[in-house]
Amino acid sequence: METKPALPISEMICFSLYSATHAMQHAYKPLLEALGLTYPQYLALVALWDEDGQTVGQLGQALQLESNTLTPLLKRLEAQGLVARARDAKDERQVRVTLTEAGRDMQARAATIPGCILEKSGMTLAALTALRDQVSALRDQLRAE
Amino acid sequence: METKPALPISEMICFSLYSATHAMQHAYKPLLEALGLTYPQYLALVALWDEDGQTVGQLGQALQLESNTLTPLLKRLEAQGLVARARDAKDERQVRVTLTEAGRDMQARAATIPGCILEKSGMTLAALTALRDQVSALRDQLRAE
DNA sequence: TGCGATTAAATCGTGTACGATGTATTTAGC
DNA sequence: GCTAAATACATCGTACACGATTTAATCGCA
Repeated sequence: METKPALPISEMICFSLYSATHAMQHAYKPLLEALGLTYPQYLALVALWDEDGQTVGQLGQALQLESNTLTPLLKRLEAQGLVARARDAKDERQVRVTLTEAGRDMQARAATIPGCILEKSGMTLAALTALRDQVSALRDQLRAE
Repeated sequence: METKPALPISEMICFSLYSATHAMQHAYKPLLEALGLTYPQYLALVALWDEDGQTVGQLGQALQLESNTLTPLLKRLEAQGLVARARDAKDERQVRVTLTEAGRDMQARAATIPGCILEKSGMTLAALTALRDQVSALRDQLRAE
């Protein structure tokens, strides 16, 4: 019937996540640009620095992305000489992604980034950690459905 | 020199936001699909339900998007008959976006969505509101730089 | 052992995001 | 009142995301 009192977009939790994610990517941009990386490419490298030689599927689990997103992204990383992609000899369906020398070197070059982001956030590490856990819990709940 | 203890991606605040945003969009998907809307299109309509007749620039302020993203999105909403786009007579540089009858009707059809999302989140409204404010504060800090 | 079901990546099409640039309109300064 | 600067939107190119489908390899089980 009549228009109900519309909830302003600024008060929606989904929009706060949406816009905070964009703001976060914007904060990373100048730091990553210096390394020739995009934000999702950086996340993929972070996952590989933690554990090298993961399959596309394992990376997808870690990053919550499907092969339709990862395959082109990994090809771009390969074109930059940061990773190598090769079929697994034991199971030819799987593709293992391994860091190259340049890919491993990138970790040192990116080492200052987390500190820069922490500073830009204007929050204490403890506050950020607490927030992270709450946001992760929300995500896990949403995924559980 | 040696590889430093790599921070697992699961412990990064940026990744929790990134993956929670994707999970949120995934939660909205079936609800919006029934209305023929994408998630950003829905957000644009929410902004218009709150205030009709905004310019592209005002919508961009509300949604934190530029015209290069909004223009094609609004054209798709226009093609669906949900909004109309017209140059402002007072200032021909500006384009005003107004809801059509169908666009206004959509608000009623979408009225159950926030409740569904609240339920899927498995959190109380108070907890979600508190989380929203923290995430918004982080976003504003990051944008301030 | 053979073959249908399952699994893992890749491919395809659509829709965001966004930096850089283009174009039309308005404003400002002289 | 005329032009340079500023403003608002649109366009273009690149890179995600993701549903749906395809292709190739492995598994399950009669």
